[in-house]
Amino acid sequence: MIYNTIEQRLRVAVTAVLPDASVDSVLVRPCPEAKFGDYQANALMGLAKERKMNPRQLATSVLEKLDVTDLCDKVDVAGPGFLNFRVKSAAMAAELQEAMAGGPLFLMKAVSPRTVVLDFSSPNVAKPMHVGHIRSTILGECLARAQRLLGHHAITDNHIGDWGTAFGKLLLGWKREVNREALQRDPISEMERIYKSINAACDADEALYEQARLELAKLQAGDAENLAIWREMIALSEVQFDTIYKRLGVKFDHTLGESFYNPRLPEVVQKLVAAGLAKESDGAIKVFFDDVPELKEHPAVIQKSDGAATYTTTDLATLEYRMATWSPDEIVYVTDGRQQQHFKEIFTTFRRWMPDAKVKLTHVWFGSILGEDGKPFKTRSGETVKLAELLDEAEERAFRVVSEKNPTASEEERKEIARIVGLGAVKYADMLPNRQSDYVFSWDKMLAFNGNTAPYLLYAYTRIRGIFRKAQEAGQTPSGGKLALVAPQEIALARHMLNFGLVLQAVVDDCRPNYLCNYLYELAGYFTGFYENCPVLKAAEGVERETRLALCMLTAQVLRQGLEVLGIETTEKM
RNA sequence: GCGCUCGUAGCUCAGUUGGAUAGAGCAACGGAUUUCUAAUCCGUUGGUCGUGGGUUCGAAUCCCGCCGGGCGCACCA
Repeated sequence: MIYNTIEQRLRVAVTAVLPDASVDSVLVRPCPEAKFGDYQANALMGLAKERKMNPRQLATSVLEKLDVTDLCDKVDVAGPGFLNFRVKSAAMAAELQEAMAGGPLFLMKAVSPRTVVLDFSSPNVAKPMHVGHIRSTILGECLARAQRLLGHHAITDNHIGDWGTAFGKLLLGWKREVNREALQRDPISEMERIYKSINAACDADEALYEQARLELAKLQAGDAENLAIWREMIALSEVQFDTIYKRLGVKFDHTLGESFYNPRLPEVVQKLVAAGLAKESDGAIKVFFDDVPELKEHPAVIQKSDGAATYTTTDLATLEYRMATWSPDEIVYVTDGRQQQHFKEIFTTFRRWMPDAKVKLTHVWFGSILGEDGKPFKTRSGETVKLAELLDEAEERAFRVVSEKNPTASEEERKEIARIVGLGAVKYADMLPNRQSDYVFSWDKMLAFNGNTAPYLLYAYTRIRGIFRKAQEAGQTPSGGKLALVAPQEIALARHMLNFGLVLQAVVDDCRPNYLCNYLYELAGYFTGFYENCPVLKAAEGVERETRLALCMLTAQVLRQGLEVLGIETTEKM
């Protein structure tokens, strides 16, 4: 480990005077209130409990031996046994100076990088992407970006739904009623129309349903005509996926859909049976979970009585493939919370199947998006909201606001600002709530300039950039000279910036981008306090101006970097 | 019925996993502008953290009961 942040150096210092404590067990974190100090070690409480010591006494004895005079003005024992560190402003200034000189932006790159596979988005072929895909897509992309920024190896894999029983109906419907003109004009809508039509027809007519099953069987047996139609449906869908991902700034390293694993499924079933993990029951093959209370009543079917596999089988095959191909340290699945039970089954089965595998399996689940009425988010006519249309509306609404606030800018410029603000607003609104809670989708809230929103943060960024445009005109650019933090607003801003890496680490550890959202909002708040009280170009000169220019520059960098992790672009002007 | 999950200010929500006096935004009211971009800022009002017990130095957070939402319980994915 390389300890290059203040908080890390404090951890090392405290650990050094604690016999047989590891650095990992001594957490130092930002103080809850600035008036107490800058950093706080409160893990001593836990250690005291383990050792049956009085926590205040332990803290006092640590303090007696502790040598942090190079970093701190003073260290206090407070409350029931916290150690509060007041960091020297010179030590903070030194950190800023290092970052100004091109050092890492208040974060540590991982010394031993982990390989993390992220499975997210997973849209279905022949169907439009809708709001239901946005959280998975945006959360997954953000987690991948955060992992990479911290130096880890993130592998993104889009497990698209390109196989399964729906294709029997789709093939039958396609053969009966495909409209080539409509298909050319808007392939997704035409395929959606076909599916809805044939689905209704199958519900009404048992014989048709049987025909659909035959079409599926033919596809699975490798029938040339059905394969060709199936491939065409995939190709048409991929055009849609690519368009949306490009708009959202999302990239996948791999797109290995369900069909990719199809040839492996019989073998997976065989292996599970051979290992004694699955057994025949009512003509099907199932995995039982008698020792897992919440799964006891629900064995997982891995082969239906008609011989076909299920998505449980596919997911197990996928897991096996990912282990063999990438040997990841962790696999993260980003899906709706309604699939919790499914993933519990998958993970439980996998652990029995490969008990020696050290991989961490994480189901990162999220809640639903609700309309203003508190019910699942739908259009006025009750349809699911299509993602492409949602993004269009975001840009249109942002364009109206940009045009109102900034009527003199060219239409082209306003369009570009509206694109960044509109898409940013949607993404930010999606990542701001705790992912496990449902949230109410509100255009007015996400596009507001007050409060914790993307437009607010983007505006804060443009204000800083405005200072630099002025500074450049006046020939006042940062020279890399010595810095000194004096005003309380300068110190508060600097202190908060130093915590950027800690927050990113928390985002990665808990898979919660909302920590980063709140951090950036607070950063903007501290910057505002600084901006209102500390003139940069007007009154300041010498070291004072140099320091303030550096604070502006670094705040802008952290804001831009943080927004980039969230998948949000920045703009120079609004 | 079983399981998962949630209940925090009038509204929408944070609360980094057990830490100090529970925080924002909106709404309401009162202020600040010939600006470093007012798409801004400052202030005031507002809470028995659903409820009753328990665990301990310490609970919104952990455990148990109850009340009330949401979701899941297919040989669909």
